[in-house]
Amino acid sequence: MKKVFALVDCNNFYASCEQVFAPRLRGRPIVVLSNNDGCIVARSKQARALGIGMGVPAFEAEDILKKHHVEVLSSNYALYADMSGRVMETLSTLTPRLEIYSIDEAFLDLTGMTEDRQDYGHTIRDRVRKWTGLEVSVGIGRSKTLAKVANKLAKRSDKADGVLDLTDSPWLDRALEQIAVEEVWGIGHAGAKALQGRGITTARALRDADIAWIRKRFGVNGVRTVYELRQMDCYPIDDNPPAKQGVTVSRSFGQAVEQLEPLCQAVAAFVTRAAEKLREGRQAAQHMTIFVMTNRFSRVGRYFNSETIHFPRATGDTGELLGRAMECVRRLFRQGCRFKRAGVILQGLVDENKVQGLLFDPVDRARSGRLMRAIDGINNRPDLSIRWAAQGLEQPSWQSRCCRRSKRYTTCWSELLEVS
DNA sequence: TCTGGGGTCCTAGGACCC
DNA sequence: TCTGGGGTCCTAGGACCC
Repeated sequence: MKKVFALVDCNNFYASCEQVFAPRLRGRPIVVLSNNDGCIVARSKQARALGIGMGVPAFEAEDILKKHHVEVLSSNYALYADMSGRVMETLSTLTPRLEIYSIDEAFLDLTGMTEDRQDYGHTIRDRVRKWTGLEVSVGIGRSKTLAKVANKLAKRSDKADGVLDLTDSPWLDRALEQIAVEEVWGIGHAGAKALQGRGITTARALRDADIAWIRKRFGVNGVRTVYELRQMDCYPIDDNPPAKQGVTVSRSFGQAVEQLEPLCQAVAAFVTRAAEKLREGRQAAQHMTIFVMTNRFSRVGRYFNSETIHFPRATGDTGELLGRAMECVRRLFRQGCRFKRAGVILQGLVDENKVQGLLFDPVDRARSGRLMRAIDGINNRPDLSIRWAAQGLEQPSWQSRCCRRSKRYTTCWSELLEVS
């Protein structure tokens, strides 16, 4: 049977989450900044209309933000993650096969559906709006790539009213002509340049491109993208995502760090968080990479270094990871460097119940497992938390900037929305 | 002065094996 | 002077996604 895919995507997701809980922000130009208040990562419709770019450093946009009294917010991932969960839960009531593709997007398998697809798209929109307060757009097509195309056009056209079905549509050629080649899912900056050099500037031209040349220049993924534009689905719905291959935690510092002590504390905080994420996925890691770096945009005094530890037995024990991580930081530290960022990468992840044991293991693994469960249990309670001494006790000097963050309305009892 | 963070997959090349 | 063929595994780097 020929497949049908829908892509449901939240409009201006981070900005919209903020507007749901702050009515005074609705209808206004607002932007949300990345971690450390660095770049603009989300814009409301009104901010977009002012010509404020995506991914632009906040300091570069300062003039335009001030001039138009744009509301500027730090990112609030606790809020966005919770709102994302609500959207996905809502969608799961509308389809048996749902692939959560990103924080604000999901693919739905509509193959074999007898209902009118356009109507169904509106049902999705109405229910998500009613249950979460968020607006979504729905694009429908014979492949994921075409569902993406349809979704883009659904957002762009007022007439579509947020839903566009390109399945067997007589307008498909016209639709593909309206999508620039760099907007096609899977075509990045480098690929777009090469295609444009060959005169391929629209999705339609890409669909009709010579497949042998595509194979040579872009490999198998390029071929898949072209086939998908030709209505042959190459990427199935994956509603049972495979286990993670790696866990990364890294942050830019609010202020440069020049001493060993705060650098150790920062890395300790990142390792602690990474280990928590690891255990949330019931996994253990075989390798750990610690990296430290100075400002990557600075011309002078640049330094990047990293070190990788291989564990003889995969571990998810925060204490064990921390001990080795602190040794790394001491070796990586350089006097006189202004560190701006550091992080940890855990790789070689395995199911925590299928870890290859050691014949002579110096660590009591059962005891370590009980300790981690106890710590995680305590930290999952809203009123309690315990931390590792390596993270330090004082307010950290390296903490990322986020002075304009809204409240965690949906995940923190002390920050509930107040109505007067 | 100020410039995010977390992922996945593919490919080429080297090391090593018989 | 001549110097095979086929395979696996690992890693680094690039490209892409949101």
